[in-house]
Amino acid sequence: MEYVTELPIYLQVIRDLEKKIIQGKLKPGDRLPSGRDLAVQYKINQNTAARIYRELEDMGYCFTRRGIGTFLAEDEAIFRMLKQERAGELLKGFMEEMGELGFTKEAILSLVSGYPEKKGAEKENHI
Amino acid sequence: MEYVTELPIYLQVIRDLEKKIIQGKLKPGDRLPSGRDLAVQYKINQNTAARIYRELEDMGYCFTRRGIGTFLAEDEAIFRMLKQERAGELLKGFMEEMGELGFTKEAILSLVSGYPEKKGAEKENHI
Amino acid sequence: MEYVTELPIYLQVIRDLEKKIIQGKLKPGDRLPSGRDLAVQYKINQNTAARIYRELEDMGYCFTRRGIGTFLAEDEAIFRMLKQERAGELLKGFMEEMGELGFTKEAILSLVSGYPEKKGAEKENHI
Amino acid sequence: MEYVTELPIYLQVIRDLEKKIIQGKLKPGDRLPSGRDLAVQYKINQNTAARIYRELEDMGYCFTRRGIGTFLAEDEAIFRMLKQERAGELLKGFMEEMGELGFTKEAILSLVSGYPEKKGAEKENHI
DNA sequence: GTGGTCTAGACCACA
DNA sequence: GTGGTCTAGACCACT
Repeated sequence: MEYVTELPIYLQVIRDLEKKIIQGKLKPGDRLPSGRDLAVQYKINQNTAARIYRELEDMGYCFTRRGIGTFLAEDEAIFRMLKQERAGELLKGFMEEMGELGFTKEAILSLVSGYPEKKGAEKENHI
Repeated sequence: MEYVTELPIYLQVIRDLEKKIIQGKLKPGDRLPSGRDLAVQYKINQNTAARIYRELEDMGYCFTRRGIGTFLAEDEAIFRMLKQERAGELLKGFMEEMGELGFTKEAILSLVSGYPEKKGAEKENHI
Repeated sequence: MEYVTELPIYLQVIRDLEKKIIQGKLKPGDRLPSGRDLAVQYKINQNTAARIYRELEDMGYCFTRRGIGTFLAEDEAIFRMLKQERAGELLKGFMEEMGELGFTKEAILSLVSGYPEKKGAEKENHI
Repeated sequence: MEYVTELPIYLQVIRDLEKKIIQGKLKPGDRLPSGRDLAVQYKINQNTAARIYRELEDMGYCFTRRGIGTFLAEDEAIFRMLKQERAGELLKGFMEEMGELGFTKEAILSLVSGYPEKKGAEKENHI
């Protein structure tokens, strides 16, 4: 067995920002909070905030203008990919763990189809 | 956002033992490894091993006979419940996270039904 | 006119390491100094050393094994590319500046061909 | 390794003025901009501008007439020397760095001769 | 104000 | 020992 270790904070924040992008709370071209603001929002250090934006930039999700700010990339396509990736990871993890518990695909389908629909879903603008 | 913190080791081991029960690798009435052996298997401290059996006992999953050993409960019903609980947790987590990503139940059903069936599943004796 | 600004230390060190690779002082698969050692050698902070290795890793020039060390990539091809890139930059910079001074290609060729050959070149094992 | 430090601004401006002289944009005997104008053009402090002219004067490249202005020296010979010096520095730096990368003089000649000729060179009146 | 770099020092996980 | 993360605080360049 492998012990699960804690995800580094900077990755957790990245995950959270990615989710906001997918949910449409952050849109292509939007200005992201300044490093200082991000540090305050997430109660992290400014250096950690800087690393987060550096990593996001390396992934092509945002770009930076010195003295101005950091902005989400304009290309919506890469955010659609992001959504597919996240969904794929969730699906794979779920199917494998259910399989380990002895559930067949049919059984899983049955469980999913019996799961209560999220009612009164807050209207959001997902990508 | 809430930061995810590491699960304590004793809980991770309990999860693993529960999975083995559900998978039928451990059967009702089976003798569990001694505290000393469990500590070795999972590379944990003997005190942690003792705590694990104490917790499992509190949940009614096993009982201890001094000088003899620790044994899985005979009542298969509570292990079936266990399976349902674990499956329920997985299902809930999956559906909620997919929902947050903007997937409807129909979309999820479609993804699940398109997921490749685990072929050549090792023959196991799940409860 | 644009004022030339100081290259960040971490980039200067990266340049130096790249040069050592091209010169064959560091070979594919070699273990690089530990972060602590690099910090001492270059009189920089450990965090800066870590960043240097992180950047080199992002560029595919090395890989890291936690608790073990950082190693140069095995693929010699990417180091050959590195040499070509560095040479291309130098060439471009030189030709353009000479051009700005009013030298034609013929004049430059004449100057280069009149430049004294490096005598007694220390035998090195360049890629 | 030695860390490269930023060139002082006044030296950078001097380099730029020298380049303009070599390029013939400034000719022997020409009146140079007033200290005030130079400060504006290069976005520098007037004191820095004054220092620049003082240094240029020390090198014999210009002379100052109180109340009239600063003028480039009449003697074209010293500007020819300037051009040779600059070219020599560039050449030396280039040859040495290419040598460090493992390029022989032949290889360098081949690269230089393969470098695309600057086409449609703006007609300039280099010394 | 913005982002970018650097340091000093701490703690953790892995081996 | 190794690398990985995080913090606190500083200074710089750009606008």
